[in-house]
Amino acid sequence: MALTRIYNRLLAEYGPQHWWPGDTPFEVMVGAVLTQNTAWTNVERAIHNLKQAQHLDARAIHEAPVDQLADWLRPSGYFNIKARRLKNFCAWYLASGALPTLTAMDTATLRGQLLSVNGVGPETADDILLYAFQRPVFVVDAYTKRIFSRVGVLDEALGYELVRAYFEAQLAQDVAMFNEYHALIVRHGKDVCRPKPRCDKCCLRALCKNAA
DNA sequence: TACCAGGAGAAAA
DNA sequence: TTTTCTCATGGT
Repeated sequence: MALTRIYNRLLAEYGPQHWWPGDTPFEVMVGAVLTQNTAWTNVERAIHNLKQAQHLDARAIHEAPVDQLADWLRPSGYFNIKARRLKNFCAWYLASGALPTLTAMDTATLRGQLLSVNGVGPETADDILLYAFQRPVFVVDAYTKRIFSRVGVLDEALGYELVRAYFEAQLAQDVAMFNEYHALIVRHGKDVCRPKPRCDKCCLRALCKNAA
């Protein structure tokens, strides 16, 4: 089947990606908010600033002045908005009982809770579910839509939930595989399946209508 | 120089 | 309801 064949080909091409980069579940959650429409290298700088300031902590972020937080987040871009979003997230996280309570929730409930936070949309929620809570949720991003529309699997204009439902229906509910698949999609998107594609270097060119 | 990046929410139509 | 606009630093 197409999705499994593409997964195997990407894995053979790039190898395991070892996602998500982050030492703790909370760091994964912070990274998921900060990486919205932003290169990961810039997110790393912002997380480094939080660590240097000893503020990579939900209560510390919750209690920090928003202007100070924005200054630490500056390298990740959109720093004023992200400072507010991260404070919103931490307020929810603390009020919800943090990891022990959240870990005990079923996936649908936890996803609904995450989506109720201003600043957490579907992709950020699913990043957190998959990479911080190890739930079998397929993360859809701009690369997913670009790559799989170019190989003729789906329409790039489809909405987030339709694409997610399609992948989850076609693939086994395997957390480790979902983890690796999304990471490989991002790797492939950054390497070759760019807005201006590098089809001569693409390991999927035999399947891709765009490379003909 | 112009484009792009591991989106989301508010405003406008 | 759907589309458009805004947010912003840093690498290529």
